[in-house]
Amino acid sequence: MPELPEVETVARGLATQLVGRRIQSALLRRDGLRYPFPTGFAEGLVSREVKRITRRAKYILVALEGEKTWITHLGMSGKLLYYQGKIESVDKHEHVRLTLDNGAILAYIDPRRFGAMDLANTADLQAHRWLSRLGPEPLEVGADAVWPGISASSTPIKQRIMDAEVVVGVGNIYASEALFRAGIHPLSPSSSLTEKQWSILFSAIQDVLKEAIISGGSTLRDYVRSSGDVGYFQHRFRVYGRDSKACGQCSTPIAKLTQAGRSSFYCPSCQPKIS
DNA sequence: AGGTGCGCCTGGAGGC
DNA sequence: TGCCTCCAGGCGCACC
Repeated sequence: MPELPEVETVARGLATQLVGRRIQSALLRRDGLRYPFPTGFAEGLVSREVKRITRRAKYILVALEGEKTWITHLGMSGKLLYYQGKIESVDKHEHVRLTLDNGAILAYIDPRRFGAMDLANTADLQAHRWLSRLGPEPLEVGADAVWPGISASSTPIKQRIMDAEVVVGVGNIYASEALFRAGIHPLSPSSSLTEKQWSILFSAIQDVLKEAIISGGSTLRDYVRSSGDVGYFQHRFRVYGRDSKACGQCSTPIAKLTQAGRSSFYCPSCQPKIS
């Protein structure tokens, strides 16, 4: 389940594998993923050289020659796998396959098809419908840049830090982990945090994301890097998926609650409820 | 207008 | 063993 660290890891891997390569062919095995592929998608990729690969929020941006950018979101189970040499059998969930000018293959595999792809003009990228409303990157700004969005809403803080219009890249796992580190209950109204508390929480978000990137992300079920390697940060989870297990700080059993349809994990003792 | 909840998908886990 | 239900969750959208 790719969040910022997983997408960053995939983008970095792809950059070493693809930059300077030319796409020779593009095979689409279906009409689209979460959304239909754009008209002329395959033709727009073919024969272009990959110039650079970056990440914005959870989107992978592949800048191609000819001022086009291939945008990919991995959704929840999407994988971009780079292969040197032949693949004997094709995964039944492989939906897109590119061949490169060095004979390598880049395959997009996504069992749930929550992923998405588009091809946009690089010059118009900021105005793209997927990107135009995104908030700041958590590793590129300070807490003060996000503070207005935190103080202005009474929505529970966990939902607030997962809102991509407030700050991008924080999904369910890292939201729970950061709140634990900051000692803040996930149901606390966003506007109830003091600026000092927000500063502590924002630092925790940054720390968790940075540590996860160093670990190559978290592999639960589906996530792997473009090389096929797994990530290791899941071994460092302090609350996520640890309900009823002892808190590492105080031994109180980790609790689980459903918030906006998603599981939140927290320590009732280290993250006291706001009264 | 801000906040909530559902639907999109499949596979794995757990209950009976 | 097999069938059923639940859960995973990023994101857009319908709805209150």
